[in-house]
Amino acid sequence: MTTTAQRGEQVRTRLLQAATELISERGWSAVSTRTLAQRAGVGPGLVHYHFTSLQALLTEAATQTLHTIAEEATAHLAQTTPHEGLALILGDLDRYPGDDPASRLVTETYLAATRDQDLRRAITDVLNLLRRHLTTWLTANGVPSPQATAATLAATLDGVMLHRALDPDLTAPTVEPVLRRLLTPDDHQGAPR
Amino acid sequence: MTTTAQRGEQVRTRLLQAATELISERGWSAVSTRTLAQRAGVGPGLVHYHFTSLQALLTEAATQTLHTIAEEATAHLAQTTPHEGLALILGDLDRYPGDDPASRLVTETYLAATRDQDLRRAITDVLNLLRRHLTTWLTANGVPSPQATAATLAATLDGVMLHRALDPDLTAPTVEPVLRRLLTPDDHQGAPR
DNA sequence: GGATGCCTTGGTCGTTCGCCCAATTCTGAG
DNA sequence: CTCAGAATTGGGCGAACGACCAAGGCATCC
Repeated sequence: MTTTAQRGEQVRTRLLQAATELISERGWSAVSTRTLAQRAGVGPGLVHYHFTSLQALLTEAATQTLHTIAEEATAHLAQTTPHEGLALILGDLDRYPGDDPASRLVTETYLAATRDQDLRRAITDVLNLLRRHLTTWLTANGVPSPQATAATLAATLDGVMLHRALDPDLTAPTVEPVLRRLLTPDDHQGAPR
Repeated sequence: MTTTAQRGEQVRTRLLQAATELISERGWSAVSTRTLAQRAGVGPGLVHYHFTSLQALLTEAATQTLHTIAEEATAHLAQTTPHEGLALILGDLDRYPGDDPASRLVTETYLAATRDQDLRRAITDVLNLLRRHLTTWLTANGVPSPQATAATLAATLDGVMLHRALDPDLTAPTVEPVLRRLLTPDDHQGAPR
């Protein structure tokens, strides 16, 4: 029971937690070592003791948090039909208020990933994990072209998160019925081609 | 023909242009007055001569650019069927490479809008304009619940932009067939409820 | 009980930030 | 030709930035 080493690990965890909060609140490139240390309740020098750089800290915090979100979102999908599962996912999404920290963190991380190779690799892995879970679920339910559908659905969910930051009314009751049969007019119209 | 006043207006325009470029390249909160002036080829002091603050400059540049994008995306939609129009929009989206400046600008602006009231109002106006155009188009084509569909479609398009920054393969050929009948399993399955 | 690590503190270094302003250049009106 | 005024320059202000480091705890092992 090495108390000192445990405390060190606690500080590391608190720094990661503070990073996820501050990325959401201020934006990726506006997180500084000093505000980070203050939020975590530690000295400014500890940031560069536990992590090689500020970017490394942010990358680890964001990757970890996004991984958790992706797993939670798809955790209970296995035994549901597409419509049930859709309601489940959108319900989870609605638990967050309009400008919630988690949504902003996702978007901030996506943007930062386009400018940082290490982060990009890490986030692409998480995105592929999410897509794989969705694909498995859709395949088991006989949805056509499950891979493309999973990729599009993942993009739509993130898009809804993004737009909800501007329009809090974009919740499940609005989105759910649309996602069931998006852009499919009544059949008597006679689709072209 | 006041040459000096015209030159002043040109500098203002160049500053706005430089702002849109730098927001995409470095991110909203990483644009500084000095890099901005250097990109525009003018002295650092001119930023605060033509604009009241750096934020005001960025807000004006982003709002103006997003307005243009929204108008262009919906310009030729009027006389198309939903499937034709969808192909048109997605084709426009594909003209940009994976990590194109326009996409990043949109996302950067959305995020910045959650932290700046003035920007938020301006961007909400643009988003509502885009939704209104889509709603009109969908209504004319008999698509059910056109308002909700327009809101969801707008979110999906932005989500695709966001994901394409990480996955350049998420292009029209992948997305288009899915958006036609999203999440609708073959009818012989017997949808619940 | 002294020595050996890990953890933590608090400060310094050089750089860059947004904003401001005195001084200078230039131009169109009288 | 003169001059008022708009446009522009370049430097200065205090503050905050990322990174770094000497110095000091403090628990754990010989």
